[in-house]
Amino acid sequence: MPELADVEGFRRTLEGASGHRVRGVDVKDASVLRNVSPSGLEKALVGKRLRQPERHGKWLRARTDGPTLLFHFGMSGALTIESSREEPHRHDRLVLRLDRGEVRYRDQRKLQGVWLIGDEADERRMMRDLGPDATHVDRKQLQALLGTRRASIKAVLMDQSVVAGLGNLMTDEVLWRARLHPSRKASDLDDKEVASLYRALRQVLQKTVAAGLVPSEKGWLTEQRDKPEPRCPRCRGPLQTSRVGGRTSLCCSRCQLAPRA
DNA sequence: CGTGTTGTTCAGTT
DNA sequence: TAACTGAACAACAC
Repeated sequence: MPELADVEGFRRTLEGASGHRVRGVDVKDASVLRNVSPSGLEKALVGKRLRQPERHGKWLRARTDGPTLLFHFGMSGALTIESSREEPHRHDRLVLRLDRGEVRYRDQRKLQGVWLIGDEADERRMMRDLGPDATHVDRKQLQALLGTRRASIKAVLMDQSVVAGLGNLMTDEVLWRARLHPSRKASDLDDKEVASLYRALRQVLQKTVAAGLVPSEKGWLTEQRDKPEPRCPRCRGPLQTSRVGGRTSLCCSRCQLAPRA
């Protein structure tokens, strides 16, 4: 689930607990802790007050008046704040007990995890290979970013070192709206196509960030994704499934013209 | 028992 | 060198 929009949703959830103090740390599955032991995490966080959390791409930084906790959600992670009376979830891996309620980091597949950031240098090291957050990229920047890349436009948009935050679903959605085939070479796009891509990117970001998730709703590609015979919400033509940039891509062969082979 | 999954990393290749 | 590609990772659901 987690792409930029989803992580933004988690950030807002956590923001709701800003100012609250961490009263206890329950490590339910130590394998999600990537650079700290359960007792080390407890020592670092108990008694600390949560501050405004920040998001960059798909990373979430939980600031405190002490150290910062860095979350990544892989393909199946989530963050909730619930009452301690709520039934624990089977895949809860880490719980921060607060004055009221608790933060629950949940992840079925554990492809990523949680890091404790000691200092600024630590943090820079962790984030060093990330491009600008997708919400902060302007059209000129996007054009410059794409101009030198010979990989497919889809692979380039999903490359976190180029632009941070876009995953498989958001990228397919953007390309579909811009009527660009995912296999097109990034550097082959002309000015008009980049402008169209940028417009679609802004639209998708605006809508998904506002929702705090990638919606599966009418008029979106996401809504068609799991159907046995997905159809283009625009022209009603059949949608095609292919493999681009190592991932399953959905696109409309009528609206999104394939590159000449 | 295969196949597939919204992400990242790493080894190997262009 | 840098950019690029595909397999591997974990834990399921179907």
